[in-house]
Amino acid sequence: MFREHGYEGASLTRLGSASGLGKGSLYHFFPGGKDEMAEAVLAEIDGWFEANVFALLETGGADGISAMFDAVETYFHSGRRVCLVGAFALCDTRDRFRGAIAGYFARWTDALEGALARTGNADATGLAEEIVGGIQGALVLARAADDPAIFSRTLERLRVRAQDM
Amino acid sequence: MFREHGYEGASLTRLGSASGLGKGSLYHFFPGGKDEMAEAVLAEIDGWFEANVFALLETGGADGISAMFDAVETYFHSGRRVCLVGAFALCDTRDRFRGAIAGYFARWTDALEGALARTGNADATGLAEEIVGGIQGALVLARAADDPAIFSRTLERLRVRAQDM
DNA sequence: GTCTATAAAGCGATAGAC
DNA sequence: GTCTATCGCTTTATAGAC
Repeated sequence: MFREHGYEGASLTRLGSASGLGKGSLYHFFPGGKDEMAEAVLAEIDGWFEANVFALLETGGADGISAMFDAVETYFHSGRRVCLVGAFALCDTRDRFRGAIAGYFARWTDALEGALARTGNADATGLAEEIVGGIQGALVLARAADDPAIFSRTLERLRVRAQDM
Repeated sequence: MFREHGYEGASLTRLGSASGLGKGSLYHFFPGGKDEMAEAVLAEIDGWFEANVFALLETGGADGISAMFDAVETYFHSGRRVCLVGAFALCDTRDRFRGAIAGYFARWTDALEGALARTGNADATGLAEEIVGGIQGALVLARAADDPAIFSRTLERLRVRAQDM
């Protein structure tokens, strides 16, 4: 719901019917209300990327980078799914979850930079920034044009670039 | 207001106090309500880019591309300002302004593709997509990290890439 | 642990005085 | 053309029965 409708658009009514729980139950599990629910979602996303992307990037080199592109293609449903963290970053929801949002992208670029450096890339810092940014931008364009192919094309282009040195 | 707070966050109270007008006056100028106000903002943005970016891209070659990067750096306040169209594209506001949002990015990539082709670039289509997407992604990262330098760095990188063939 | 009822505030939009 | 008052609805959040 947060990904589809944004923080403000994900009303308690929507969250309730989507989860099959009443407001009372939602507040029982999340006494902090919507804020705590979104925080939990961000933590869950961070956990997924930690396990399926960042960890692989940190231990591996070219194989970790290749695994990252596979995971990203899967996670974002080949461009049909938006990045919740990126969407939150663009509106004033960012100020509410500043730490989680900044941390997610910092962790991603840092881990990728390390992997690129290990493959002997000359400008690992710049390339990592370019790849993570390129993925986010491709999600914007794919959704704006309602054309997932933009995302897949961009991913392939970035994949090749990560192999150059 | 729409750029800072998103469509839902830009309440009539906020729009009123920011413009110095009461609700009555706002509805006098925009009988269609918030929807019409946001549509006007999108049209105004489109007009600005038409005059300051797309037109230059369409008539010029390398000089038009260079002018585009200058204009983009200025317009987005070197990464401190978010792209309203991109932000709208990521949440369910997209469905409300589908045409304007899709048109903006289509117009941008098409005009850039033409300019790149005229400079003799071999893959003008792919590079145009990469540059426009790269700009959008850089805005996401810059705002997530609260570090405008990410945007300026990316712009310089893309500027160089536009000159290669 | 789940529900309904309800509070208090904010929302978009309208009506009508001036 | 601008304002205030107000409608009807939705919002988050809480209270309390079960």
